[in-house]
Amino acid sequence: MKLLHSFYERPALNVASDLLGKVLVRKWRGHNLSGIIVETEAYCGPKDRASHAFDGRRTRRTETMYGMGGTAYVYFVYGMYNQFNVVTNVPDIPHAILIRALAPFEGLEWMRRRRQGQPDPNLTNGPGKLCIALGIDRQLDRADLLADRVWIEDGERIPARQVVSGPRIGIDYAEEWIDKPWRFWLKRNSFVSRKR
DNA sequence: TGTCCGATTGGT
DNA sequence: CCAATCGGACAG
Repeated sequence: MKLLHSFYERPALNVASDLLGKVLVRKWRGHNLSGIIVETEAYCGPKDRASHAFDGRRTRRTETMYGMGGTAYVYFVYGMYNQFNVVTNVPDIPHAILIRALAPFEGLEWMRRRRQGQPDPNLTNGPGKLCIALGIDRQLDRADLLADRVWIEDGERIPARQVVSGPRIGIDYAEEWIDKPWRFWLKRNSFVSRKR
């Protein structure tokens, strides 16, 4: 069953760990491509230097984050990769969660094809890679996660002892926010993007 | 309009 | 360690 808007309408820090074990589903050419979420990062609004919405920045790109909790925020970086995020909290509070890694679930053959020859362990073990595997790009920016292009479903319950946290990746510019332990992952899961 | 740089990845 | 590669953000 799809997660409801009420699930998303909370601070990103709370939602980020709750997303572990849930299933991200992309409807692509009539097939379901999906994976179990095993790694996330919370981006916590205007005070968070690592966030695109730091200091209240509100531009064409970041406007998505000011929308309703339960919409997709998809942006393009490094000239070649898309990043899939979930908007959380209520309108005008720009919280978001970056989905960093999945364990492939449905549509494995399509994912292999989309990732052209990459070994299975590398299909979805990074935020750029999972977007390629699932066919996620900026056309999905602002997509409603209760509609039928992309959504998140309930998965198996994850015991709290399996959840680990640590600093976020790739935000060396974020000064005192660099060390906040706002990255969450499943202990010993082989699809997590980096060891630690 | 010009410049700088990135919530990454894959290869050296 | 480093290049790829181009859109976003911001200065002028």
